[in-house]
Amino acid sequence: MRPLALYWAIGEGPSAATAEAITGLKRGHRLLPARRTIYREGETADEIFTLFDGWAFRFKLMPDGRRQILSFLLPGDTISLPLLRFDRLHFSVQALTAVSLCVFDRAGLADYVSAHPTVARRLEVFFARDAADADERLADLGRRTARERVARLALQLFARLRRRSAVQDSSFDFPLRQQHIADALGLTAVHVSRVFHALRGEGLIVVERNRLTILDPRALMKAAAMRQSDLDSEMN
Amino acid sequence: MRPLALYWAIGEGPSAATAEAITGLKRGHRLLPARRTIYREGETADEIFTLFDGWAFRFKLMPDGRRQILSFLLPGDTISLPLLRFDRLHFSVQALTAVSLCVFDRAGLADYVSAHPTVARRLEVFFARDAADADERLADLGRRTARERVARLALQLFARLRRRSAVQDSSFDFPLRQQHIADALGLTAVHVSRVFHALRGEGLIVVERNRLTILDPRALMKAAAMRQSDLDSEMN
DNA sequence: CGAAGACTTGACGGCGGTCAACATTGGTGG
DNA sequence: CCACCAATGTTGACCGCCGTCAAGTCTTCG
Repeated sequence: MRPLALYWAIGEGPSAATAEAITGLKRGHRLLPARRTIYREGETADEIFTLFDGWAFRFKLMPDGRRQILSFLLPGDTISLPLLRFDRLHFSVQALTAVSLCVFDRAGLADYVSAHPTVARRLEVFFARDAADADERLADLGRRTARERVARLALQLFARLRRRSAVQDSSFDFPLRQQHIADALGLTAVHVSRVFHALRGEGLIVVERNRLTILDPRALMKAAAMRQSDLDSEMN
Repeated sequence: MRPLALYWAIGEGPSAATAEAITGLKRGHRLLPARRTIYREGETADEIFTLFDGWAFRFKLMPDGRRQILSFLLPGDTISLPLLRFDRLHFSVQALTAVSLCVFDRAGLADYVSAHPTVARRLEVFFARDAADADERLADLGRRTARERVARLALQLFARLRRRSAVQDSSFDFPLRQQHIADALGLTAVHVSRVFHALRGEGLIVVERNRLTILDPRALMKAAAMRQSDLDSEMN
């Protein structure tokens, strides 16, 4: 179920006609190496990207250098879709691994959406879901311990990758450095290391050679204070 | 500039026709006392509310009782607009003061929006802005100190209330209890008390008798690590 | 006026941050 | 293919911001 271009944002079952039309709007692919900045906060752009392959992340930088990672982007995720409605975005995006992007013409996509109310409505739902996701994370950062946050991140990535068939035997490629995890969860890299050490010591998860393995899903979900239904609602 | 009903969400300058049509969709007003639950997470509802007068807040409750306040709602804000697109919301809403709500028929509003692409597009922008706001707060909770968070909250409320002409002489009605501030900022009420004590000692702000006064805006913005442009972009 | 809620203040503790040294990994070029 | 160097991760010592607990004061409002 490798997602083609915008399907993820447009929703589950676009009609064949819609799919074809959107593919037609695609200007092409673009390959970028790891660590490359894909979009810089405040920039204008006449292209809109989606992530075809590889990992990336959205983040905000503060003047003094502090960084907050807002979300991790996986294959099929949109990267700069809000550019459809705004001239500038309030976050930056960076490639985590080497990535392949789908490139769309901003104006062309906007025209297409304007002309197709069904698609526009899906966009609306998409943005609303984005806000709901952010609210979920707010509760994580405001009211959860470091241990819960790390456990939850692992389970959320697991769930999202599983939908992309990128999980084998409860393990998956994991290109995040501990600094990324720290910046996403409001911690320091040193403390992330300690939490992983503890989780590993209890036999819950292992990270080695850029691969994360969930050894004891049941116990991990308990550490994350998550129920199955919480996991299932990780739709994206 | 008391906002009528949905104008806030629909945007700055709806046409007279639009305004009239939306007013026509309003089923009526509803008065609720302080502390009353307006919407409970996961409920279905055939009514959609906006806040006409008073303060409220959106929040999530965790099974063990921890609470995260997602945002404070001021007159003119929408309360449960995402119900247009979802059957259930992922947060609850509670009145902070006595409130007056505008009540809309969910299906009627949905029909109207479907029939008016211009309005639909404004909704889309509205949801996207919501997500951007949440991202902003993520950076607050993840990467700012308690002092910065409190200073920012004061300034953000100041800016939002000023647009509603609810500020006189740098002071405004302030019905929040310290527990609310704590639950919004990921702190404890005790620590919020200490931060206020410090800020007052430095002559930055005073809170007394349900009124907050900004004594030294310049210094407060410095404590908040905010620039004027940051404040201005508090659009809502 | 009484009671419940809200705020303040102090003592103490712990989660997580800081600093630093060292180990390990991985990328790069010779 | 190996050697080197930079990036990343680990570990320990120590610290401080903020949480917890509790007692006491102040507000608010019936």
